[in-house]
Order: sequence, then C-alpha cells, then structure tokens
Amino acid sequence: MARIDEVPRRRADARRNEEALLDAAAAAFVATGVEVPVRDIAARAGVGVGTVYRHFPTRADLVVAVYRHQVEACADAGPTHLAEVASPYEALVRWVDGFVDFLVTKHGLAGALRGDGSRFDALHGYFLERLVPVCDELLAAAAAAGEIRDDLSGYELMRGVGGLCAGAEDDERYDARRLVGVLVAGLRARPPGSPRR
Amino acid sequence: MARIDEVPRRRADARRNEEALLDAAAAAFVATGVEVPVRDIAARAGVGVGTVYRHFPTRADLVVAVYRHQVEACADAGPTHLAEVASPYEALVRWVDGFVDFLVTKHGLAGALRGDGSRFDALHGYFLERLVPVCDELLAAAAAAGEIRDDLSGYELMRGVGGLCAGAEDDERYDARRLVGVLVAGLRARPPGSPRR
DNA sequence: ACCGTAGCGGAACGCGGTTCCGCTTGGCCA
DNA sequence: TGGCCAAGCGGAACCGCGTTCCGCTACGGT
Repeated sequence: MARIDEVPRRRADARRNEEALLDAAAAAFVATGVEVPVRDIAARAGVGVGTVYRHFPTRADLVVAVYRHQVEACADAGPTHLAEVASPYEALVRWVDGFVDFLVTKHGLAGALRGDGSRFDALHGYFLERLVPVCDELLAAAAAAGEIRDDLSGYELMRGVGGLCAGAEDDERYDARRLVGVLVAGLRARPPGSPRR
Repeated sequence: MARIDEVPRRRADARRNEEALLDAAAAAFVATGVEVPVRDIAARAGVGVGTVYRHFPTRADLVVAVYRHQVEACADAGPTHLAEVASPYEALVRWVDGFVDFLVTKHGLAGALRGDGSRFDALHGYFLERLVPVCDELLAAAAAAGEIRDDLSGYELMRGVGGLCAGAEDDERYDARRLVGVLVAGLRARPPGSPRR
C-alpha cells in the first residue's frame, strides 16, 4: 500500500536526463522537424547519443513520447464531438480537422503514418493503435445515420488523411486542409455500383 | 544535312553501359522498388558506381530516364480522354485512374511526388512539369462544364493523388484506388461557403 | 602500332541511425 | 564519513547509403 513506485527506482541523474531529452526533443522537433538527427537532440540536451538510446530504444520511441499527450487528446476528442453535435458526419468532420491540425503543425509527422519505410515503426504502430478505433467509431456512426458510404475503414481514412498531409508545410501551392476537405466531402457519395437508396 | 548526330559522338562502351544501366535499373526497380541502392543497380549492370553517376548525375535522373516513356504516355492520355468521352469529368476520372495505375505499379514512385525531402528533386520536377498542365486542362474542362468545383489546381490534385498512393503496395488493409475514388468524388461537392448554384 | 583522352572502377567521404564498451558517479551500507 | 559497485553515461565505432574523386584502361582516330 505504501508502495510509491511499482517500477524499480531509477537514479536521479537518469530521471533528470530523460526529462532533459524530452524537452530537447520537443524543441528540436519544432525547430527542425521530426527528422532532426539524434545527435542534435543529444547535443541540445547536453548528453551523449548513448544516453538517448538507453532511454528511448529508437528515435521513433522518442517521437511517440514527445507527442503522446496530443495523441491522447486527439483520441478523446472523437467521443466528445459525437456527444456534442447532432450529426455524426459533422462530428467526423470536426475530428478530422483536429487531426489535420495536429499533423500539419508538427513538421514531417504525417510522413510517419505511411508504413512505407521501417524507420518509424513504433510511431506508426502507436498512432494507429490509439486513433484507428476512434476513427472507426465516427465512421460507423455516420454510416449508421446514412450520411456517408459504409465501405471505408478508419484505417483507410487515416492513412488517406496522413498521405494528403505528408510534406504539406513549406509548399504554398498546396493546401492540405482543402484536399482533406475534398476527401471528406467525397465520403458522402455512394460507392460505385451500390444500390440507389 | 548528312549530320547523323547533333551530339558529339560517344564511345561504343559508353553507349553500351548506358543501355545496360537502364535495363538493370528497370529490373531492379521492379524487383526492389525505386529505393534500391545505387550500388545494386551498378552491380546488376556489371559496372562501377562511378559509371552510374557519369551517365546519370543523380539517382533521380536515372529514375526519370527509366520511366520517361510511361510519363509521356500518361501526359498524352489526357487530351485523348477529353476527345473520346462527352463528359470532361468522366475524362478526368479515367485519366486519374491511369495515373494511379502507373503510381501503384512501381513501388515507391508515388513517394517521389511529395516534395518533402530533397532526395528526388529531379524526379519531382519532371513529373510535375510534364503532368500538371495536363491535369490542369482536365480540371478546367470539367469546371467549365459545371461538373466540379473550380478552386483546385492540377498541382494540388496530383499532389493529393500521389499522397494517397504513397506506400500503398504491400498493405492489404489499404486500397489506394478506393481512396482516390473518394477524393475524386469529393470534387463534385461545392466548396464550403460558395454560392448555391 | 601509337597515343591522347573519354570513360571506367571502386576506394573514400559525409551523413544518419544504432551499438558497444570503458569510465564515472549516485546511492546504499558500514 | 568513507567505500563499494552496478546503473548510467559519453562518444568512438560500425553499418548502409548517396555521392565524389582520381589513377588506370582501352577506344578509336591517325
């Protein structure tokens, strides 16, 4: 009962370094993007690269740790929207908006949603695991209300949105939000070959 | 008048090597994807890496050379579709279908449409330069016919389609074609806040 | 056959992620 | 308070990749 720590106690410098690393990484991601070299993050935190890797087995784990809060907030927002607005489709639209905000705010984060390389496996996994169920729920609600087609999975929609947002910053000819808007508008159309009502 | 070659004549082995490189690269792209290491291509062709770089200043140039024919065919298909079907929107749909076929057939090619990294500048540039005007023409025709919204550029649509297709192979949970279908269906919706008819 | 140079091969470089290992030092115990 | 020892640290080292460089080879005109 008096157990303060379930986890075996860690040395003070270890906790201090982990904190410093999270701060340094957050700052580096803002300044340079998620692709910033591990060495730079280590330098910002005033530690060696070895220390980075002891605390975070791979750079993707570090990214996950930095953005965990915002991903959780995004996950929680789904049910909230559903409860607040009458139209499930409207709730979906709002949720996707928030998700896009998150993606385009952080340079290069959207690229991680693509499973192409193996460079961001942990990140990819965490994102999907946490957010796909939320997206599924919104889609199912809107489909049940007859507002959208029902043959798209949350995974597909999220992958799609991620793809549309990837590399969207620093390109003034391309407005990711507008394209996502078009995609979401397209959900209302019936799939080709489906019975007409 | 009797000039066979405008370009200064090149040595026989040079021409032979360039040919071998194009063949080797094409084979390697099919087997491994466009991200295949330059060293592998050189080995397949039985030449040194130096030779690769003398013929193609950067790996992106090699990719462009390999796919030039298909890009040209895709560019030509735009006007053809417009001439063949009555509805410009239908022509656009067909053209996008063909473009998607091209992208998903070649592993990783779609990723090059994203301007994110600088790794594929030449490729990116060539693709856009050649195909964006075609896409613009199709969009303009469909917009003029009142079939779609008129606030999207060819560049945006192509970037969007590229994003939706990136990393789509080897993921059975994700159907790039279906997502592109949703996006194109979304074009028919009016932009938010536009006058109702 | 001879020679100048276009062209070649592959070692070497820079960069980024990750691993490894000898040294430092925090924290417990006497 | 001093001493011990492993948790933890730093950064050199390694690997893979794109690209560059340079000494040698051999093509092809004379």
